[in-house]
Amino acid sequence: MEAFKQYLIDELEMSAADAELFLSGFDIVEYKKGDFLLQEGQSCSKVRFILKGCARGFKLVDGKEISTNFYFEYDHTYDYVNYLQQQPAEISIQALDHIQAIELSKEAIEFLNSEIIGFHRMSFQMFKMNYLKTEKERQGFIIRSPKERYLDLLKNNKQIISRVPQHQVASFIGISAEHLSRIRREILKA
Amino acid sequence: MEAFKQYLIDELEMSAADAELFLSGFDIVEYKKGDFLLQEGQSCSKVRFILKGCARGFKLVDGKEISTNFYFEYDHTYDYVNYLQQQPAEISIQALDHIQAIELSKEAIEFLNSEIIGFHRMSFQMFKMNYLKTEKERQGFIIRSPKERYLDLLKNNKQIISRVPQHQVASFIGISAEHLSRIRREILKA
DNA sequence: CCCATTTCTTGACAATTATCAATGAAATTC
DNA sequence: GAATTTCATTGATAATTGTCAAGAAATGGG
Repeated sequence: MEAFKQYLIDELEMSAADAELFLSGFDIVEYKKGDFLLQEGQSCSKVRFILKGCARGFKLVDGKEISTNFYFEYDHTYDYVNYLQQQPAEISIQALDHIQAIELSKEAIEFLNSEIIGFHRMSFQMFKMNYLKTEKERQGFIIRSPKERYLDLLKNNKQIISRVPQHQVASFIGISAEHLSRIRREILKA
Repeated sequence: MEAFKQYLIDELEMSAADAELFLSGFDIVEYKKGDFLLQEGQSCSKVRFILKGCARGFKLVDGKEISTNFYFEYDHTYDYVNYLQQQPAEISIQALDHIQAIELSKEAIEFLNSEIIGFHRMSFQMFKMNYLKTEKERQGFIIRSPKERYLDLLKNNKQIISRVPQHQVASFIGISAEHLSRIRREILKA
């Protein structure tokens, strides 16, 4: 919790007082490995900040689970796309680990928005960081080969590789599990 | 100009007065087809709203130009990624048409931010729309086949297909020009 | 500690997609 | 409107990547 507060102050540029206010009064919820934080088709009315653990967002396509997102400490785990549009979620989010998280309802968010001067700024900041990440990844699909995308994760997103099962990483970068395995062999040999 | 004002009011939820204020006092700049609005490596200090015409963002990869973005009326043409981070642009932006645009310096933006109550809200709104589009496209690379990505453009982004040379569309969806040509043939036959 | 399950790797083969080269069509420029 | 240049299509071939099936390795639960 203390570490999360520091994150709010350092990365999201909140004041110490605001961060304090933000954290007071929220319950910590827990999820066991395998639990769903959100199911495809549900409407997504809660925002959760992960304090400990990680999760994956995925979608069922032709009977296969395809990972579209991963969430780690301090990330917020919801289907942004549909939360923002208030439509049923297009992805499911499932705990990969035991997860500790802070849970905020939409109402709580609105409340914070009006009570905490810096809150809107924080949302924007968070949003900006997400946007940059997403745009870079999108461009990665256009510009880079699968192998290069994997090497990029290795360099800039080590967490994903060390904490997520490999076949899920594979779908995240848009290739089959077998192909990723071969890419890894190639890298090791070189 | 009038149409752009209406866009600000309807889509970006500005008040009529704010939209008026926003539009007053900005020069319209023009670019000829082929002109660069931004060059890879430059720092990106201006935001431009296109009033008329369209542009493409691209990157040189192994001597080939790969299109990463397209911009049409009311879009803002800059390299978000690097504008937000204040780093040299990673893409070039070139006029595909004759372009009329409104040009805002970073200072002008800051000024508007402080003077116009609704401006920050507008930025956020614009940002949100961009984010949603980007995230959907990113997921498209994970979930959809090239053919499906093309059909998706056809359905939801007709402008790109009707106003942009086909080989540039091809790189945008991550495939070669020849392959796109074959996909089109397939679709026509079916 | 063992069993069951999940995850990772490998091989053989098939499907997809890229590349190269050539041609014709369309658009631009002078 | 002739000449250039850009753009789109096509075929042949090669490279990349996916699929299916099997087995090995790792992991987790009782």
